[in-house]
Amino acid sequence: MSARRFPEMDRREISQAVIRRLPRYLRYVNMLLAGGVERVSSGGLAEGLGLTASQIRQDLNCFGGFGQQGYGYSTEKLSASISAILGIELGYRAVLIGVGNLGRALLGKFSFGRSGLTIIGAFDIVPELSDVGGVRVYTLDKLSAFLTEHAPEAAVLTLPADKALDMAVRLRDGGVRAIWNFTSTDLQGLGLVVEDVLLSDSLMTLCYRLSQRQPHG
Amino acid sequence: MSARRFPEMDRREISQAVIRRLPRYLRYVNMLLAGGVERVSSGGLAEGLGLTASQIRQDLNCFGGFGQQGYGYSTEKLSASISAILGIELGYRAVLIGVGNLGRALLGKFSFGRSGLTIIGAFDIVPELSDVGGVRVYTLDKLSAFLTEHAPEAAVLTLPADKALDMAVRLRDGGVRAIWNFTSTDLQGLGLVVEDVLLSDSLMTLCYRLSQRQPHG
DNA sequence: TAGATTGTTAATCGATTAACAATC
DNA sequence: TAGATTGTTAATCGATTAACAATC
Repeated sequence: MSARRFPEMDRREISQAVIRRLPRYLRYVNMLLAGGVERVSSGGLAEGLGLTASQIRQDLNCFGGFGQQGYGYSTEKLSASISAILGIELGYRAVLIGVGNLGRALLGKFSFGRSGLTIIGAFDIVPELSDVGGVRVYTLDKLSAFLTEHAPEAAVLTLPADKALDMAVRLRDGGVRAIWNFTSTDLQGLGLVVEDVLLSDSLMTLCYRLSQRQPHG
Repeated sequence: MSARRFPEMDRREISQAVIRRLPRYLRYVNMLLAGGVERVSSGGLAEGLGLTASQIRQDLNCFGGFGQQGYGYSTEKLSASISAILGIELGYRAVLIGVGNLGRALLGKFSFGRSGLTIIGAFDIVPELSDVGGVRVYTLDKLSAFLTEHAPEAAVLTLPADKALDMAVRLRDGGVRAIWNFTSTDLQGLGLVVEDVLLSDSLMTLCYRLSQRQPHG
C-alpha cells in the first residue's frame, strides 16, 4: 500500500483517472524525446494531448514537482519520472499462459519490455512451437516447477475462459501477484492485482457511438 | 448526434462513465438470464457488480425507466434494453485489415457478433489463408471494390502501426465511419469514431498497481 | 531584470451517493 | 393492503478548471 519510492504519494490516494492518463503522457513525451525536443511546457503537452494545462500540472504534481518555473519540463527527466512512477523499469517478469493466436500475437508483436513486463516463459497444453518471438514455450505440466524456480511476479492469461479461474488460483498459489487478464472471466476477489482487457466491452462502446451518429455526421 | 430510438437522451449528454458501465451491466444480466434468473433488483445488481444500487438506478434512468416499482427489473427486458441502447443489434458490418496473429485471434476466437459487429471480410497484403474463422480473406487490392459494393460501417485495424493512418484515411474515404483501433497510432481528428485498444497503457497500469504492493500484501 | 511557467490554492463543475415520495 | 423497490430530487463528494503567487 505504501510508496517507498514516492513518499509524496502517501498524503492522499492517487485517483484511478490520474493513473490512466500517465501512460498517455509517457507516450507523448517519448515521442517528443525521439524527435529531439528537449523541453515542453504544460501548455504544450495540453495542446498535444487535448487536455488542459492545469490538469496536466495537477496530475504530475501528485508525484512531486518535475518541472521548473519559467522553463517547463525537461522531456528526458519527465519521461524518466513517469516511467519510474509507473514502475515499468522495475524489471517485473511474467509467464504467459495459452499460446493460441492471441498469445502468439502478444509474444510476437507486442513489446512487453517497454511497458514493464519481461515474458520469461510461455505455457500451453499442446505447444505447437517450442519458441515464439524469442520466448520458450513449455508444456503446462512444467508450470509449477517453473514458478518455483523463477518466481515471476505476473502472468498474462490468454487461455480459454473456462480455464481462467483455476489457472489464476494456481498461479497465485505459485507466488504470482498480478494478472493481465484477456479472458473476460471475473478474477476479482482472489487477492491478485488484476488488469482486465475487455475487448467486447470496448467494441460495444464503439457500437454505441456509431449508433449516436447520423451517416457521415 | 441525436438519438431517434431514445428521445430521453436528448435532454442531457450521457457521460462516458455511464456508457462504459453499460457493457458490464449487460454481461452480468445475461449471466443471470443464462442461469434462469427472471428478475433482479438494483440492489442485487449492485452486489454482483460491486457498485451502489443508487448508481445503477441513475445510470439506467438516463435512458428511461426499465424497472417496475416493488418488483425490480426483468432480466430479459433489461438485457434487451441495454443491447438496444448500445446499438449492438443494429447489424453493423465491418472489415478487418491485417490478418496477422492478432487479426487471426480476433477472427477466430472473439465473437464479434454478440458485441455488435459482423466481420464481412478480412484483408491483408499477403494472405496466407483464404478463410479464417469463417471469414473470407482477400488481398488488399480488392479493398476499394469491396467497400463500394458492401459499404461496411466499421473497420478493425490490426495492421502494422506505420500503415494505420493511411489506411484509416482510405477507409474513411470509402465510407467507413468507425474504427476499432489496435495499432497505438493516433487516429483522432479524421472525423471517424475511433475506439482505441491501448494494450501497453493497460499493461503499464498493471505495473503501477503491482509496484504499489508489498510482496503478497 | 522581465517574461515565462510552474506549483498550489480556490472555485467550479460533474458524478456519485443518499433520501424519499411514488407506485407496483 | 403492506412490503418492496423504483424513479427522481437533493446532498455530498471528488475531479477538473481557473487563478495567481512563487520562482526560475
